[in-house]
Amino acid sequence: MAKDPERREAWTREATDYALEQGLIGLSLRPLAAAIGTSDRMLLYHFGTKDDLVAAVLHDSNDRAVAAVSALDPSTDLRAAVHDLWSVVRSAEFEPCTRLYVEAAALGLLGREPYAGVVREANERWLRSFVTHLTRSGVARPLAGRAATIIDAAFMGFQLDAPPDVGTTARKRAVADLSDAVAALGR
Amino acid sequence: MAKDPERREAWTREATDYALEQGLIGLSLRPLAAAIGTSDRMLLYHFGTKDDLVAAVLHDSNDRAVAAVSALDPSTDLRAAVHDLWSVVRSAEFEPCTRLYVEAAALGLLGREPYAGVVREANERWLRSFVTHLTRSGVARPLAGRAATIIDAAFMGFQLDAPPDVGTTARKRAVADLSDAVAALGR
DNA sequence: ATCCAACTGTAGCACCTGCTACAGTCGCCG
DNA sequence: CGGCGACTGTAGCAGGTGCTACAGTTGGAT
Repeated sequence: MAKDPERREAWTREATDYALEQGLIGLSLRPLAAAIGTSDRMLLYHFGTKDDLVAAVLHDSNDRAVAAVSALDPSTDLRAAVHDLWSVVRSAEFEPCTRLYVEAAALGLLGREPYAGVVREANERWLRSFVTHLTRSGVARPLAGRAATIIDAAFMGFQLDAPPDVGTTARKRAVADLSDAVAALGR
Repeated sequence: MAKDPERREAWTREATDYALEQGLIGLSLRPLAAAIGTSDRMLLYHFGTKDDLVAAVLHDSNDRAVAAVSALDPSTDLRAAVHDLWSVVRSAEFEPCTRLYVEAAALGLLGREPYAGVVREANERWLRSFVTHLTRSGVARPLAGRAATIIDAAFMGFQLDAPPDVGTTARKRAVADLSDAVAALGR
């Protein structure tokens, strides 16, 4: 199935870039292929199936987002960690990654594959990166897991409810409230 | 455009039922029409456009969810309110409504109409119903708004990340943690 | 009875979807 | 050289999409 690994990887990256700006839900092979300078015929030959392509794209997008969180310097405390994590999630570079994740999760809501499976895996890795950042920031182990769950869920909700509002004062207060609320879990 | 109001309303309800179980993203007119005993031709005649039909369906679904929240007895305090609201959101009857909302929100993420507009309106009404329930439960006004924002966002995240897990102990602990965290906002 | 407007069934349009059959072309190994 | 396997362009298939043109068929007001 993997005929030419490096070409496949290059196409995966380009397809991910395309999906990040065009969206996943309406994605179809011919426009994607044209955008990255090939044909649907070639994509199917090298990926086997559209579903396999999509799975690769989601994995790649997830890799980027997780890497961004991993690259974060430790935060001073739990409250600061919420803000730092949010600054990654809402950043122009990585916001499309979480947007793509949301689209995939919506597609997987009814259990449709490959979305449901890939999304579950992506969420696990994403959550783990949150936990890792929290522990690196001095948050005790059991608390870190519980806080990460709340933080992740709230971030997804923020993303879902008002995507164009990123950066408004209302959103900033919501994040500040979230950090206050989560910090209270430690007591 | 609204030729026969009552038939249109009846079809809207039936279409909503259909969308609630079949999903919104892949929705197409012919299967829907067949399921409710008519034809795509008729749907288009009475609704004008698929987008108008979808908007009506989303509005109806939102009505049902908001009505369910409004029908709630006041909770004893903020923490209890989180649990009571969650019991509505996750209930077998209304969980599909929030699922549908999530699908619409995902479709609207890139600003595509009618989804983006309808979703914004639905979110406002939904949030307002949360605030109303919180104030009826004795939560002071400014706090109620801020808490509702966090609660709504977290609920959406829960829905998004692991739909089949509804009812598991992990999810219950997450909701309990959320109620603890939000309750701390009052101090 | 007439006429008009509201309604509806049939058939089809133009377009798009993932995917594939066929016919090559290319480079490497013998 | 022959041949073989990996690769790729062309064309097309079968099915689906929202939507519409056309030809009725009602039912009620005149």
